[in-house]
Amino acid sequence: MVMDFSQIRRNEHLPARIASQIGREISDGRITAGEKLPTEHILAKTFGVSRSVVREAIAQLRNEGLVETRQGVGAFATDIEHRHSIRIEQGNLAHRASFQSLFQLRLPLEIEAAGLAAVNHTDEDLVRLDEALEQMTGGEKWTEKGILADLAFHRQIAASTHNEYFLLFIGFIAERIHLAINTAREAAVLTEIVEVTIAEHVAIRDALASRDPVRAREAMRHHLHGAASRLDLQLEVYWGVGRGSS
Amino acid sequence: MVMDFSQIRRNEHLPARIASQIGREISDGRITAGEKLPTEHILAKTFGVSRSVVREAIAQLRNEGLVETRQGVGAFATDIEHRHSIRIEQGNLAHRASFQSLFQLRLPLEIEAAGLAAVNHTDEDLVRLDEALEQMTGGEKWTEKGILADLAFHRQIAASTHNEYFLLFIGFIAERIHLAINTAREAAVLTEIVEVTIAEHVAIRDALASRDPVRAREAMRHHLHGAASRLDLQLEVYWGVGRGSS
DNA sequence: ATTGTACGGTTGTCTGATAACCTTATATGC
DNA sequence: GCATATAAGGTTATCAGACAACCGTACAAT
Repeated sequence: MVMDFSQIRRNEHLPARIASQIGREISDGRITAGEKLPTEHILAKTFGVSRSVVREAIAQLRNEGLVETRQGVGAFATDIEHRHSIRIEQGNLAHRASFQSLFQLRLPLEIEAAGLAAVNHTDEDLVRLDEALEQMTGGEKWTEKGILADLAFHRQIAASTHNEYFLLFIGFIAERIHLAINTAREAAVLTEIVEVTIAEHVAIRDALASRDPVRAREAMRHHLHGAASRLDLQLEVYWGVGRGSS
Repeated sequence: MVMDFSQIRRNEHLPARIASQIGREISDGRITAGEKLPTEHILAKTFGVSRSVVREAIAQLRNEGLVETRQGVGAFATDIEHRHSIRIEQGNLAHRASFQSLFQLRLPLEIEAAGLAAVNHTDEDLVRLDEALEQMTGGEKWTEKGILADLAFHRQIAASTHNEYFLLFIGFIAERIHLAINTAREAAVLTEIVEVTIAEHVAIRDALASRDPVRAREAMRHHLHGAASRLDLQLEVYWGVGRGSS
């Protein structure tokens, strides 16, 4: 029997709070692109903290690409298109619409990756793929470990493209999606359909091994659409018949 | 007083270099996941900088999700798959192979986006698309402004999907690619083929307006492959004939 | 065995100072 | 008059040292 003290609001990292506050000023347009921010001294006075905290906050914004600093001049808000990092707040994915959108983005990426992997994979890639499959089939079926194995499977396919960016982006997106599913904990119904999932994975693996990109793409598409419907997602669908993207 | 040049060369942004150095220690596995980093004092001594710089470096790693810090305890390396932001160093794209890889990632994303935009765009989206087109055709042909208009065109297509993540990712990738092209400055030859590019853009726009996702996908694919060959890129190609991804 | 407490270590924040750098204005030389 | 050199002031970058907040552990007290 545990009391729920989860609503206690911990003191949460001063610089982060100030950074998000300044960031909101920029996002909401109260500070337009190219405009100079107040000096660190003034910001420190304004927020009632020391300059160190302000500096750390600005450093965070700089890392996210929202501002640029020039020594001896000041800090400037940059254009949104200018930022050199992508970040997704996990909280956003709690909304179903946002979750669907990310899943829809995942579709073309993974399908294309399957096609590329069919062409580019090495024998070693296949071995690793089989290892991930084994971890799913053997032992605990859909525990934490099974989910990790599922993630590893998709990551390994991305890696088999031998295109660093496919691995980077797919790994990132798949991780976010799996995390969102995990926190939502609708996993209760998932235990019974794990067999289907495994079968679909095997189909993808076999298509890869045969070095048939069309079959690999089709298998991945089938798998993802199956996963989507299992999650009760309604994805944009059009019944076009087009060639593969390459 | 001791002269000591064996430490860190201070040409540009000290914390960033130290952050990447520590980050490499983690990525290369010299510091395994969950392991505790040296204390800030020790790190400061090790790198020959002040604690402020080390703190800023660790703050950066924390933003990238590579480490977690607990007050009174220390900083700990986290799992790689745990990071909640994607970043691409612009320097990487100077290598042709890396540039090609990113362009290849762009293909399925933009093609899918064209198909979705054909279905989901509003009248207002079309107006904005035409504005971007006008900026390309009118006035200066392939100056800085023309390139920006090209970027705006592709961003507007992504926006027309009304899927926030397509806009986020495509905008990010297209920006990186355009920046890399810009710095490479092979733009000399581009002036003469701008007419072709504009024609391809118009074709995409018309396909969108007709709300025909298949035609839109095909037009985008044709455009991107044309752009790739103009940049002398050799993309992975397989002649599969598959259905659209949705 | 549980609770209370003191202690050392670590990160978080503050304060003040110095160095490096940029912009602008002024002075200087031609 | 004009271009260049120099000085001045402001801003960020870095440094140094201190204290506060917090954690884990060891040990004493009950």
